[in-house]
Amino acid sequence: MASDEGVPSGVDLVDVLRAVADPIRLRIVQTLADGRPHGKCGAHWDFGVHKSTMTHHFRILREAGMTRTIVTGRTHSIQLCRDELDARFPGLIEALTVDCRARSVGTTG
Amino acid sequence: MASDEGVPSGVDLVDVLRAVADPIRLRIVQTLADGRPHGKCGAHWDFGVHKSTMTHHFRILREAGMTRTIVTGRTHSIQLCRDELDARFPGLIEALTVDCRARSVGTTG
DNA sequence: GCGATGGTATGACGAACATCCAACGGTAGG
DNA sequence: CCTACCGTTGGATGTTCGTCATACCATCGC
Repeated sequence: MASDEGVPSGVDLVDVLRAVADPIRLRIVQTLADGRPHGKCGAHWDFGVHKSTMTHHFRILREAGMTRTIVTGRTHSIQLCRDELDARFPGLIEALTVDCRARSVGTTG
Repeated sequence: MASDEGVPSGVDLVDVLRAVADPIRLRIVQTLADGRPHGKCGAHWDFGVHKSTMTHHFRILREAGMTRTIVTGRTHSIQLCRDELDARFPGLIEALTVDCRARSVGTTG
């Protein structure tokens, strides 16, 4: 491993794809797509799964190089690495979020 | 199985993501991204895996609603449903192929 | 220090997955 | 019809994945 060629590696497309290839994690990424940090205990994460399961999903996202965690006291916030992701895989996050964007448009008004 | 819907409405983003979240299948999709049909026994598919393994991967892609198979005599060709995919998930295929496109650009004059 | 809250680590378990191997079915050619 | 080729099907197997339950650590508030 660790084959840093001229390309800015560290994040593999397959790893990213595998990370978002899950209903819960895809939803997390879509929610995080605004680029702002979100608390891990937020009400958005009401997937009906166990607490440790969420930790697991957050870990997958993090290990895929998609998110970073900000620790503030005893609360953890998670943030999508939009800039890096957009730089490495242009249009990917947008393509992933266009699905939920389409839901917002049309339901309102 | 309701495989004769014809309409890509049954295609789920997570299914598509799960389909491409594999090195071999991602490569297949990238190769098929030109929209043209490719033979299943083509030289492109030299992944060093068993014949039946390729059949398996082709099946995953098809069941995800990403490809269709064209049978001509004893040879099968596979084709990416670009139009339907692009209509349903705008920018997704492009984002998936921008990776290999970047390799082509710059190496060739 | 004690209890409550927020999050992680570990272990277990069933389901899904990728892979191979062997056998089968359909088509082209002699 | 028989042989050769192309691709699929079914079974077997080892691995990865998603989930839960429990235990554990850190911080906040009293």
